[in-house]
Amino acid sequence: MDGVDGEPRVTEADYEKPDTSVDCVLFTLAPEGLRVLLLPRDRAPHEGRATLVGGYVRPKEDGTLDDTVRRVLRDKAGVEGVYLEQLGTFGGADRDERGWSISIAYFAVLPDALVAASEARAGLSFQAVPIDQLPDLPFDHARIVAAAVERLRAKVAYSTLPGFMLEPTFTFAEYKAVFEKVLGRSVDQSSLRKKLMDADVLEEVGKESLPTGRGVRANRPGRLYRLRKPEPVLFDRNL
Amino acid sequence: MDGVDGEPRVTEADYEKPDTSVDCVLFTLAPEGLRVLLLPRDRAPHEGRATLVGGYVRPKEDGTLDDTVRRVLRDKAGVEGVYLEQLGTFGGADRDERGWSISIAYFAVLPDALVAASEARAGLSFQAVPIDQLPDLPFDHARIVAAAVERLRAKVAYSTLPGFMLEPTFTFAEYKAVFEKVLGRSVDQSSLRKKLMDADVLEEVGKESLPTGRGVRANRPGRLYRLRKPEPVLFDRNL
DNA sequence: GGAATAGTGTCTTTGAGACAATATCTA
DNA sequence: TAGATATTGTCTCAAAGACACTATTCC
Repeated sequence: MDGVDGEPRVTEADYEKPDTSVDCVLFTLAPEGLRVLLLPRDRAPHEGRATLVGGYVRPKEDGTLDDTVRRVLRDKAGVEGVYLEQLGTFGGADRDERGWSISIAYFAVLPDALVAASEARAGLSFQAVPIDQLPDLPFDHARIVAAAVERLRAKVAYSTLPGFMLEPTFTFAEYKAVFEKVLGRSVDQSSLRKKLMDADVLEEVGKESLPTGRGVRANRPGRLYRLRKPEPVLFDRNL
Repeated sequence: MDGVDGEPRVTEADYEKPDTSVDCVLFTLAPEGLRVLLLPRDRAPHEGRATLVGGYVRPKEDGTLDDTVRRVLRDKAGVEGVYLEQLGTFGGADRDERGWSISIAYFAVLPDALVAASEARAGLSFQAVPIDQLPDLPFDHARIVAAAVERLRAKVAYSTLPGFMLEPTFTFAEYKAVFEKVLGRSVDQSSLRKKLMDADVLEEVGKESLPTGRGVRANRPGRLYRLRKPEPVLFDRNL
């Protein structure tokens, strides 16, 4: 609660506020699979080690927690306009060697083009690590990443989240590819199509086609679609 | 992240830590439906008004955030041994008139017997309010309750959470009743049975039966079951 | 035996998954 | 036109929902 506090009145000495920060797991898709984007820490402790993008809450600058995350992503990683979701909050005495701390964890998904754009904007480059080859992360960041991967996998299967990892317009084949890369198993395109069409979550975009082809020869291009909603739509079944 | 912080070095003056507390939505089932348990605030602001159970994080006493919630529930509401789940974190400048604050919200489900036991333990009595007749709650507690109700409803449909709102042993009829009261629609007992049995989440308890009967006349008693796992088991479909 | 609820079986419907068949596009 | 995909259609299977039927229990 807020301000309710009972019994032996807590004095300032007893009540030291914990440090409060936000951390964000940035996901992106490489041709080989899901990756997490890391940045080197710019100060002690663990200076130079790869970590999640994060920063302290600044009450004087941020109106809400969401503002905090967006500010941190923008200022430290050049990331803007991505799908962002609160993951959970981790707090305790042992997660940071400097003392009791709280981290409100988020995750975001970045279409490929935004990775490059962000790097350019912030004048830095990410370390894009496959999720099964994560380095030893400082603090409890490994746990946060694990929770984020779990959430992402679940949500890819029962929502239109895959659409947020793609360019604004995409083909079924691309959507299917996201699905398969994240879930690590193949999906029948027919089922996927039926599901998405029945749910009426996609909008055919113009009559334009996509060049297509993977190099040797060009093939029939797929239709382009766009998500109708700017937020993921949830299904009540799992695929 | 934790300690990473960039650019124009933030001075102590710029960086005022937000107040950090936990708030918990306590759910219980009355014969008429889902209720939330509220307590009167014991201090300003909003002294005397019904609110969620909550309290500040005490770094010197609590090892983790979970410890904080359990301590607060125990000390302020006499609640122990219930299923507890983190709901989300709400933070911003406007949610509490005293200034920037963060609330890590949880929800818990209480079997009926635990409501009375808790009240006795803490020497108080809850205000048990039907979720569609909530009073005007202080701060952003209405929003927190709304999020909790949404989560609870979703989870009742795809997990064994209903079992945690019942006594340690229960009949199918009782499980079904939880389902129906929370979801507000009727369910076919046959489907529910098949689902729970196939998932193998229940354990038949002894050969004991339950008295049964609702007053006028006694009927065939149902078998008693117990949940196998101390945590909710999730299904991949919705019912 | 009769009332009332518990527990089981069957049929229907819906949707996922597999896979076959057809449609299109470009070099 | 050939090669490579895209898109559509069909069949099978699994599970939910509806509902009928049987089993128990207590009065």
